[in-house]
Amino acid sequence: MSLPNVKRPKRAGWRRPTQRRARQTVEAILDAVVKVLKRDGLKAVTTNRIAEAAGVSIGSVYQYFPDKQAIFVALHRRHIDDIDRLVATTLVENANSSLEDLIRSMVEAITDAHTVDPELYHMMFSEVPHRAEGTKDFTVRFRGAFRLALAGRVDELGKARDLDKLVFVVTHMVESLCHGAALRRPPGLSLTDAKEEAVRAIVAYLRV
Amino acid sequence: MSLPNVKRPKRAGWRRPTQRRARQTVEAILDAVVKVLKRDGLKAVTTNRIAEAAGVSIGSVYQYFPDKQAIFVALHRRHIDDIDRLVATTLVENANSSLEDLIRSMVEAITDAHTVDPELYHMMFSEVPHRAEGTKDFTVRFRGAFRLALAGRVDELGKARDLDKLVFVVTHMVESLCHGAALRRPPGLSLTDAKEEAVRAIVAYLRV
Amino acid sequence: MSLPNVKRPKRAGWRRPTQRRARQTVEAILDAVVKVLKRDGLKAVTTNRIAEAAGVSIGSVYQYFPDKQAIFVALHRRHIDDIDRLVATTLVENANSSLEDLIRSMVEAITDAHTVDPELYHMMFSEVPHRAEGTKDFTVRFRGAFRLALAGRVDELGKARDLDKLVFVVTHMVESLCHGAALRRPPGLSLTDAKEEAVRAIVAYLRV
Amino acid sequence: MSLPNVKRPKRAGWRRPTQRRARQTVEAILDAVVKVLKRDGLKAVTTNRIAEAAGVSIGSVYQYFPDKQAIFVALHRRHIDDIDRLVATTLVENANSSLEDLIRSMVEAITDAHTVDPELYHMMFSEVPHRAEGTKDFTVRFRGAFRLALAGRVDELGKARDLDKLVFVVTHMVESLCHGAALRRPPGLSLTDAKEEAVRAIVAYLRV
DNA sequence: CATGAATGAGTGTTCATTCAT
DNA sequence: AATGAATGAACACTCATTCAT
Repeated sequence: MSLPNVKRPKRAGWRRPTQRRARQTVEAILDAVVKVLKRDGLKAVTTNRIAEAAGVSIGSVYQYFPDKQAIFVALHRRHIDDIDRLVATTLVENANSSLEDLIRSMVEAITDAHTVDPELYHMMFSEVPHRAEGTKDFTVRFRGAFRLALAGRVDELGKARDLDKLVFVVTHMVESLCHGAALRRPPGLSLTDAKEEAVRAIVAYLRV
Repeated sequence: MSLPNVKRPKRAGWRRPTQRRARQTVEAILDAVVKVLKRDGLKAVTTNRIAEAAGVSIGSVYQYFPDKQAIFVALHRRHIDDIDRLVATTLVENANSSLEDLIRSMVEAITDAHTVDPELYHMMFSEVPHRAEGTKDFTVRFRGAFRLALAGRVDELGKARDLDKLVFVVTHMVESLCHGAALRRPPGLSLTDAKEEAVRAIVAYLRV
Repeated sequence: MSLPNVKRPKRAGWRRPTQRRARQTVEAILDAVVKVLKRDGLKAVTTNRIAEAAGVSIGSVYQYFPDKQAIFVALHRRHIDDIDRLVATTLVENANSSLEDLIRSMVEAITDAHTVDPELYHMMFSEVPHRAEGTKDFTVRFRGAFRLALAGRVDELGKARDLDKLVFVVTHMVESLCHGAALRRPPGLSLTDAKEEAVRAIVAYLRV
Repeated sequence: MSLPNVKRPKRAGWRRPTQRRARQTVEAILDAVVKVLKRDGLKAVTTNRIAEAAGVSIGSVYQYFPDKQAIFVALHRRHIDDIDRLVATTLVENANSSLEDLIRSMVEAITDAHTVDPELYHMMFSEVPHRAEGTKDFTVRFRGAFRLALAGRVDELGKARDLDKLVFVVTHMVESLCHGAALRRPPGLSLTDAKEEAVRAIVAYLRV
């Protein structure tokens, strides 16, 4: 249920069975939320239904989460961690790429990640409170990643540009256009074209 | 509770008291939603609370709305109509302006509209299902407005551009950057600078 | 369900239907608690069961009581008010009686009041928090009643007695012996004999 | 957690470690109930909380008690055994005392025993069903003790008295007045005075 | 024997909705 | 039309109890 193209490294180290089991249960619960959500819609996502879909008792759910809200927050964190890892990976893998290639890789990766599960993301944003812990951190890290990427490519940017402004605009463009390409494309515009146009727009802005 | 800088024309013509009264009640209910939402948060927005805050009985609420969802949809529509009007007005007022001036006016208007009530808009968008009727219409009209604006300024655009792609990217940029400038500015970036940078980015893209 | 030998005066005055109805519902709920308790035991006294037994919906129960605890408190108050009235009435009715006759009337009245419903009183004392508002007041009023009764009969009391001590002991004796006569009589001791012996004990103490 | 002034004799004899351990665990559990009760109130007394406070696993609790109720019954029994011992000891120690001195010793002992832990005793009596096995035995033994004491002092009693009635009234007076002196004294009445007045009342009754 | 994760029936409570007045 | 008391399905959550390890 997590992003398919995100490598979630399995620790080689040994874990006490209890902890492994616990981790499995938590994952099962988070997966169950997505499962129920997609199968029966947001209103059907009740704690008892989650438990049932996860194959555990409702009591067990409350062994791992203090309340319903906490489940959504955890789900949110998992998503954020996925995207985080995606961004970091893309950044590293494109250390020697041109600015355009980096942007293209980034747009491809993020767009594809969101192609999977439209309704899920809507729910997560509607259930998880705004200033939830992990969210702010993510914004900071997201901006940090782009600042890093741009700082190392000053020669490819327009002259005398203010990095703060660049980062502000670029992060919003990436997020919005990837989201749009994946979920809000107008009829008649292919996914491929949408992504390419997004890249073109971002690059154009950076080069001015 | 609607956008302050949007002119909501009052019909001069006469209406049967009943209809005027009905309109007033509907408005009172929608305003009550906003009031409760801002004062006590999303979870406190119950139909009974809405009725109370609107100064009408719960029975009256159901006289005007078939169910709770419908109230949110109406609220959403009201906001959308405001923005719609804003866009149309800006378009008309800048009929003879340069592309850059048009974009600037648009960014200013939309950003300012969202500066008023940050939390409100997020909640509204998260509560009402995205594919709700009114939203789609808005997207269509929003795109239509920009298509119109761009189609009349082909000479200011880059050569051989596909209007569909342009509209797709521009609408997303406007929405995202205005939203970002109003609600998600990083510390150290002023509202003025954010808006100006947004304009620069959009214009840069259009001119490539 | 209230004490049968307590006159609960019906106001002659007019009440708005709403308020009369409300009062009826509240009474029905309190009666329902007693009903369920006696029929199925303490563990069966759930809010839903109370509602069912009262012939109202669970929602209505929560219209009149903020939570389950409040129902027990109200029941407690009702009982206390009954006993209160009982004591006051007995006091007045025996204004001209001898000390012994007054004590006898008091013992009779209170004992008989508790003969009705043993399990009920146990539950009430176990569910309602100790220092609940009305309880303290009752103790004060109970003591006040006896202080009044004794202060007017100093010639029938032992010489140079301290009223505070008399009241302390007498109130405890009355409460305990009436309770005991009604609920904890040893086999072979009739209710009549138990009451008479209680009277003898109390009078003996007062005359020393 | 048991009464401090009650000597709980430690058997000199040898026991298999298992049994000693078992006894210790049972005691730890009962003490844990009291601990949780006093610290967090009746509602917090859950089996898991008891286990935690006792420093044993929930499984172990169920090794020694068939269900939750049984824990309360055992706790009750422990208290009753303490009081029982107290009464017996006082009786023996006052074998040659006058009636008044015996009553005084009894009142002192029982009152002091309850001075320690007001809230505890009330909760215990309200939680455990009144007709629980151990309780009845206690009542029988309590009455037996006083019957014995009074039977040996007929010359100090009023003439032609019925022992059954005497015992009924005296046991209730002792219990109620000791309880009252310890827990429900009115402001302005000292513990010493309350006890002495209780003695005076009981003796007065017995001598009539 | 000890453990404590797992269980799930059952609880108190909420709130969108109805309808007699 | 307007009212608001009444409804009751549905929910989040608890906790006594079990049992595999």
